[in-house]
Amino acid sequence: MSKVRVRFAPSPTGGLHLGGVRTALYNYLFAKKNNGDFVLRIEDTDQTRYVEGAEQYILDCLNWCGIQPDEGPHTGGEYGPYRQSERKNIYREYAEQLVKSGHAYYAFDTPEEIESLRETLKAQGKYNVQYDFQNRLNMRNSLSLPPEETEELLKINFPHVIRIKMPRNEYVHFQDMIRGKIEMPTDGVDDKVLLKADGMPTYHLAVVVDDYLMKITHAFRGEEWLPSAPVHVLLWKYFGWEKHMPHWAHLPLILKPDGNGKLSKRDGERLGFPVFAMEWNDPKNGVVKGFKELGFMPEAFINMLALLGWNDGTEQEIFSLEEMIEKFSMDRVHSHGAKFDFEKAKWFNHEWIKKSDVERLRPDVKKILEGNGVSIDDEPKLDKIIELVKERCTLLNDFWPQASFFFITPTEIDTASILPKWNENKTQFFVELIRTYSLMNSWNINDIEHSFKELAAASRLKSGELMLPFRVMLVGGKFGPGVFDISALLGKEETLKRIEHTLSIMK
RNA sequence: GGCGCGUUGGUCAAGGGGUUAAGACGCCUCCCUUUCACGGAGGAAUCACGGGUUCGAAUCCCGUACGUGCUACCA
Repeated sequence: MSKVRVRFAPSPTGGLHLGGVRTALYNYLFAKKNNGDFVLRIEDTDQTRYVEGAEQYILDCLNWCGIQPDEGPHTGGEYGPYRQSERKNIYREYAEQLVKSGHAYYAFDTPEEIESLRETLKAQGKYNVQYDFQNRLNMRNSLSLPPEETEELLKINFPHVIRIKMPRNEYVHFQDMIRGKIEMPTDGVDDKVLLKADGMPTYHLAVVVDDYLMKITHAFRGEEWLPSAPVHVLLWKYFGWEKHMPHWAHLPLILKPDGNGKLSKRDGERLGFPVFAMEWNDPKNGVVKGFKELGFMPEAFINMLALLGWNDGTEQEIFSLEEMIEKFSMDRVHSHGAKFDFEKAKWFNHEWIKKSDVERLRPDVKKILEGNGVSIDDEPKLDKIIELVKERCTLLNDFWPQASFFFITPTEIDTASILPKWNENKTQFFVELIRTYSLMNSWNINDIEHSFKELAAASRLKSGELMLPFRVMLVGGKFGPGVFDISALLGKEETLKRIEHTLSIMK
């Protein structure tokens, strides 16, 4: 059994969306589970769609997700180059080999001619508007033209493509690791272009040539490739590489939450959630935020993604990368698409924040605070704050609204929520509280709480009724961890300052 | 239109001939907490529909409906 080798082969045409990352992830999990190699191959054969920076961006995303390729354009490896544009010269000979063996042919039709073919067919009311066995002999190609003419056209370098000659009335069988046996009629597929007029291969030629040359053993890709799978299987056969053909698996699609269609790059804005892993700065359309910028932890992001279409059969939902590698298996991947649910995605993140320790969270939280103009000089204090606040944070970015009051004295005090039950006795209590606290020479949770309650009892007030006002004074609103925890961390001076401030505006 | 793939609560899903049809998210009620959150208890599907096969079907078969993908010199 040869070493397992899989590849993730994105086109550098824009941001990497959920489906793309999940495909990469499943490839990675499968490879690592089987001690195999995870190859990154850049499929940049369409120069018209090439987008500057997209390749580096893909790499950054994989890196953020923690699924680095073992081989690829930036990592190197013995099967390079890993960019198809840099492999341009190797495809032509393979395409020509197919022409020689009679499985492909030269086609000289101009785009206009093909367009008119379509029009004609449509006008005739034909349903299958394709370049295929039914009409290829009416077109300009090496099958319909006399050999000399083909020769001549090739000699003068007349623009041409090489098309596969799809067999008529045959069935292609292959095994899909998710769907089992698949049988598809060849008639439904047109004579796909293999080599374009510009000399670049299309996906169809490039995948099989590269998968063969790169010794790929398992080919996992989106379900949208299923209809053209017969082309690929046939190609493996025509090249005589059948025994090396990879095992296929066609991954289910990730669908829009509101039905109709697979999740696309545009849905993010429309529905108010990100579809990209990381912020993508599109040269044309501007900046689009990603899961990372929204405050997702990569651990949660890939965990959520993996569970969208796979589970290990138990009730477990939270998995680390290592656990997923251990538990992953392709036959537990679903054969049907799943609607993306942003609420559930956030739940995964919340779970990860709760289970992460301070060491893991500290750098991220620090960055967020610094991004809001707060510099951290007291790390032990920061750690306590993180511990106190993390279960209230669904996204990492929530650390700011949840903890900012520890660093910045709140300017907006939600007095409206305490005013209705406010009275002179309470004012008196807090005036007394200031005096009591001023005299304390230790400042810890127990003492703060004890003094508070003692004074409340002495004032014949319920301490419960006083805690909300106290909280609002310290925090600015009705949220946050225990009041006494907050006060202890804030320090005596700051606590007194905040009580005084609120008292002054309550007058 | 053709061809392919799919269909268990609003969503993600377990379950693959005999189960009270797991669990999670979200929602609702309650408890805990005189904040928010966490945590805890509880509530709501008869498995798209119609036919078979079978003593027995969510589970097997066939149709229909619906969804979704492909139908480019894009991937």
